[in-house]
Amino acid sequence: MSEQDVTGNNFLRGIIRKDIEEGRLSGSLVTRFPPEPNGFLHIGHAKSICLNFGLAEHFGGQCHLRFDDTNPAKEEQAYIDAIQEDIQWLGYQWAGPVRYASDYFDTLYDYAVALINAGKAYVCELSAEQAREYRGTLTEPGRNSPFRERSPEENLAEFEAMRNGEYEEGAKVLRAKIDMSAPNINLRDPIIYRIRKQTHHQTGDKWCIYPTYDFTHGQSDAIEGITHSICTLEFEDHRPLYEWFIENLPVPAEPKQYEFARLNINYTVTSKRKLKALVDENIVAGWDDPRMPTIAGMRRRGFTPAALRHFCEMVGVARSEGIVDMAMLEHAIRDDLDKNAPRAMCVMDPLKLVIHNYPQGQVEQLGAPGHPNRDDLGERQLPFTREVYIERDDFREEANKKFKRLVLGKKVRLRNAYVLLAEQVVKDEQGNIVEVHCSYDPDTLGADPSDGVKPKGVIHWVSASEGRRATVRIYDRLFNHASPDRGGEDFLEHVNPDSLSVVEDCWIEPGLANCAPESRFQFERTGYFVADRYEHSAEQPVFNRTIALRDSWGKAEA
RNA sequence: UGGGGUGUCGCCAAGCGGCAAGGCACUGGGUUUUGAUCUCAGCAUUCGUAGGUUCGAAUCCUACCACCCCAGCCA
Repeated sequence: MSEQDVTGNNFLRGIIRKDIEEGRLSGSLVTRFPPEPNGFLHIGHAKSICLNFGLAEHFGGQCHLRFDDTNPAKEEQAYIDAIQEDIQWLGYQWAGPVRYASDYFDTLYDYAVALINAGKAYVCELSAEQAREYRGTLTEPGRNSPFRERSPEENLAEFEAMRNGEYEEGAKVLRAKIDMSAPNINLRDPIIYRIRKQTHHQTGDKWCIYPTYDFTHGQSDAIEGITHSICTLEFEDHRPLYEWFIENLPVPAEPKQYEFARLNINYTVTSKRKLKALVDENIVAGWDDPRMPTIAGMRRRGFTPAALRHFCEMVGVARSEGIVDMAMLEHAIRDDLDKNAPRAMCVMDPLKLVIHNYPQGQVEQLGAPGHPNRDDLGERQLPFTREVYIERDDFREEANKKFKRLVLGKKVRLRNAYVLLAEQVVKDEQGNIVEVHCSYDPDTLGADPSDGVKPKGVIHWVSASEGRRATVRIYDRLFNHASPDRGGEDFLEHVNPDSLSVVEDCWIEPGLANCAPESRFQFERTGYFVADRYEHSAEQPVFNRTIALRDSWGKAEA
């Protein structure tokens, strides 16, 4: 077992290992990832994807992609397309074709008929409201429906009439006949087919009755030969029902359901309903807005598939519910990008430096490493000129010795370039610093000053004449509350009003403008950035900040 | 007051009767042309609580407490 296997170990691997050892697995392991196409996939789904595909990979089995499309009212083809793209972007490929629960509607219908013939299902005409009443409560048993004892013949005719569109939506349903006094409410004659006069994105108008999740999921698993059907904890109460159908229907296999705790992360929400609300209320620009915890959003934000996979591994798989610290996700992406992102320089709040002893008009190409400790990332050329921009925040007229940047009368090193001495400050009538006049030491390229005094600080810069303009979008957490969806309050009240700030007048080193969309960089001393997937161009460069660099100084200052 | 779950460091999470892994966060030292990275060190005498069994318990038993899920013709 490799080291990665050890960290990726979890109770499900233990169960499967045991199933293999004790001969319960006739063939190989088959899992499935079963999204409903009613929204984009989010980080919580990423955990499930990594788990299901990861398990299959680990045990040499396979993982299917099956859309759980039993509710045409909420589903769309656009989501189906986006979901497939997300899974593949994460680095996984499902075995065989894309599958749909709707592929099995005919079989499911036959199963329903079989249940009716066995006297284990009946058509019920109770209204939704009546059905709720008859169901009882958590503490009181339910009562039998007055339609419970219809004959199989009558039920068959009724069910067929339902299928033929002879009844209105809600008029009748097909129910499994189990036990109205079961302490588990899911067993109180659950509804297994309902009338929905809706066009389905896969089956068109072939059906006007659709099976419910409970009647669909386990049977679909059985049809596909899924061996381990892994879902989240809230389906635990459905397991007895899942098993009941498997036992009472002529299914070709006996899959087993296992549950794990879903992923929660603080300062965000992981619920399709809430994410959809953010989109519908125009709080974000869409499902793939870089602030969204969707896979597409994180991709646009600059996350890498590897970071997401590593994060899922770090978080682990267990049955106890918790809330993972956003810092863990941030660590995962910083860790990847630090190792792999080429370095570059970008000044976001420019202050002009005039180096009076540097020749006017001269442009000198300085070589700089693409990465401080990865020669394979090559070298880039930085044009150096008499006037350069630095961050306004990197200059002070006076400061204590803890300030390791440019101070009037003191020296600082320009990253990958020369050591500079700040000699004079030029201000406007309001007293704002307009520019700083400096002198440079020509002997300090790749060398310490001859006086042996090494400058304390190193700051980034961009040539004023050779640099390029760029737009940078700074993203912050979408919510300013650790648990935005806790309590009765409306989670939208906790949206961070400053989650996005657009900085138009940034200066980037010239070579950066030509990068391809989705190229990732570390802007030195600042953070990790990605060229926007859709809006970046060489003419108008646009970068999204994925995540800031860790900043112990900023922390100490605050 | 029904049923199903879960409780191990600030946050995840191993552990399955023999003397509490790891990661994140945090704190302190070192290296550094990124206040980054890297690196070294520190960080649960204690495992929801209370009893009990045992030479020995986070691991077994009992009771209690807390939190989560279930009353969609959603998944």
